[in-house]
Amino acid sequence: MIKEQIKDILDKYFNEGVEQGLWTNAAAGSYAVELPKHTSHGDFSTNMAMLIGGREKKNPREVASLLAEQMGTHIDLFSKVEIAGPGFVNFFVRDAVWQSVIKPVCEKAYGYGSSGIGQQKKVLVEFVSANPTGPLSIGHGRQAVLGDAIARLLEATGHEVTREYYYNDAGRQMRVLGESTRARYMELLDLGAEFPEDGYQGEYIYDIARKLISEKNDSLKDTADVAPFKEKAEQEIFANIAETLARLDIRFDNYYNEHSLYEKGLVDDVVARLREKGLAYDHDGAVWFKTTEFGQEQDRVIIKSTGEPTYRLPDIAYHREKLKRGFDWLVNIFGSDHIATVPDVLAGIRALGYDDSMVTVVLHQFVTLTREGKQVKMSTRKANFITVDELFDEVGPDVIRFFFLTRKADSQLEFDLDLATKESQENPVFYVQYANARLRSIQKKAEEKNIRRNPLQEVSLGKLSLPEELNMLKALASYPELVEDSALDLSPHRIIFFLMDLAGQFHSYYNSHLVISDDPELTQARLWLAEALRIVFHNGLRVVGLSAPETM
RNA sequence: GCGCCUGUAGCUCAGCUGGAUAGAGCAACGGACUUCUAAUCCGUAGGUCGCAGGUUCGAAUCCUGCCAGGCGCGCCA
Repeated sequence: MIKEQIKDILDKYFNEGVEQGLWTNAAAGSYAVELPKHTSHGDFSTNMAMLIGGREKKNPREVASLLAEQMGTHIDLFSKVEIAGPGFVNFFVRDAVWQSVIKPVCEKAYGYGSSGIGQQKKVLVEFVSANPTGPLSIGHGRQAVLGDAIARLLEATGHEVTREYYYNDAGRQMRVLGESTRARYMELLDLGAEFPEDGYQGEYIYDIARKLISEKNDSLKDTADVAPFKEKAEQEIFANIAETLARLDIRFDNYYNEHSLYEKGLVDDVVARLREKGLAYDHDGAVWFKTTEFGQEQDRVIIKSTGEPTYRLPDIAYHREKLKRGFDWLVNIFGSDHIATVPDVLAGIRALGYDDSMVTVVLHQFVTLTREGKQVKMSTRKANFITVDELFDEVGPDVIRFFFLTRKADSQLEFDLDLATKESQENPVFYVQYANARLRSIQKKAEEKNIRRNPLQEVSLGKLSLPEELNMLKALASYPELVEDSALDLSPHRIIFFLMDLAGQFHSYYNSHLVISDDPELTQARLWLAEALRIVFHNGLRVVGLSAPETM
């Protein structure tokens, strides 16, 4: 908010300079207000003079001195404005300005950091979308946590969010699942059965078979149809997935079944539309989509010569349907193995007359699993993967969330099983939560001593003059913009790093300064600072789905 | 062969989309609890930002070319 104020003033002087013919508006929109790394360079700086100088062959330092002179007149905001280096203009903000951020933080409380920039835009966040063939793996865990944190950030910034899980229970995978279940069922009944070569070997299939036996005895032994097995397996696995997600405090608004697209004729309709537009044609008994019209190297099959559609077709139909349902923005969280489908889907919706900029795909890289220093290949079919549930037995939901969120989506994530337990004790999530708990503890101590916070307008916030205090106040002031940036960038990891940094500042401060001291005025000011910090820790933790415990 | 992602301290990762002297957490070493929670703090050490060019006032960040790892490139999903 202080940054915005400076930007506004800067814009004003820039435009005045243009009107007065001091420079052209060539640099419009390219200059920025930045946060210098070193305190000796002020609280904010701008590169405007250098950009003007570079474009117009003017001496940047001359432009800078002009600018500095004008900015320096805002004595309510700045204690000092100076020129540095090749032409930076550095702004030193008055302590009182920083101290005053406590007011908005405490007034807005748990709403601090939330905003309306999303303008109630309807966003559909699609994530997990794993077919129900087995428990959620660590890879799914990353996606679940990432998608949920993104959804929360979008909610916090005034978007109307729907969380959706898209699945297909009709394909080959599911038939194999049914056959695997039947084989285990027969095996448990000692009726002998051949286990399908590419069947699902996980222990959970036995569990499902056992349930089937306890419910139906051996009444299914002569059934030729795999449907009852498939349906039971699907139902059990879905229940398990939902439970796992619930343990992570992740809930979906919708489970969207691919099959319903066929039932509603939406898949056929896409083919018809594409044919109408001359973007689909028959060749070798299959139906092809002219993806070459959309910059791809080759056309793609959408209906096989057997008459079955390829995965692309329902995917396109699904995205079109999402847009028809009135969403303004589709955010898809996909694993990197889905890279190839993205251009096809985007081409599809463009072909159908929609703007593909309404779709944003967050591709997250894989989770690689290492055990005793060696990489383990994971496969659902072979059941040699680690499930989110197993992880749960070792560590709690906050550790899991934090672990997955501490990397940006683009990075591969190495999961070291040997460190999992260790992580549970040393995970930095506790470092942040501990800061929150300590702040709460200070407040409880104050209550015990019968010290109440006086109304803010009666408190001398000027007492908060230590560099550590001012730095924390600056962090508090930057929080709302951080939430906006993280949301629009779909980058929850930025919140995590902010929290770790702020926690570091606070713990250090805590160890060398008392909040509750013999100086009543100072105590009042610091209690308000503590409250503002607590609010921001709480909000930051919650906005990415972490808990904010008051005691630890 | 082609496309996308990654390469930063011993390890795991940030680096606010081009800024000034590159950061954090682990791991290592040495210290700090009669004061609001030691799940904490303080200090020491650790770097050719994969390599080589280029763009400009200025590059870990942008462009090109190599090198290495991951994921894809089906009438599989």
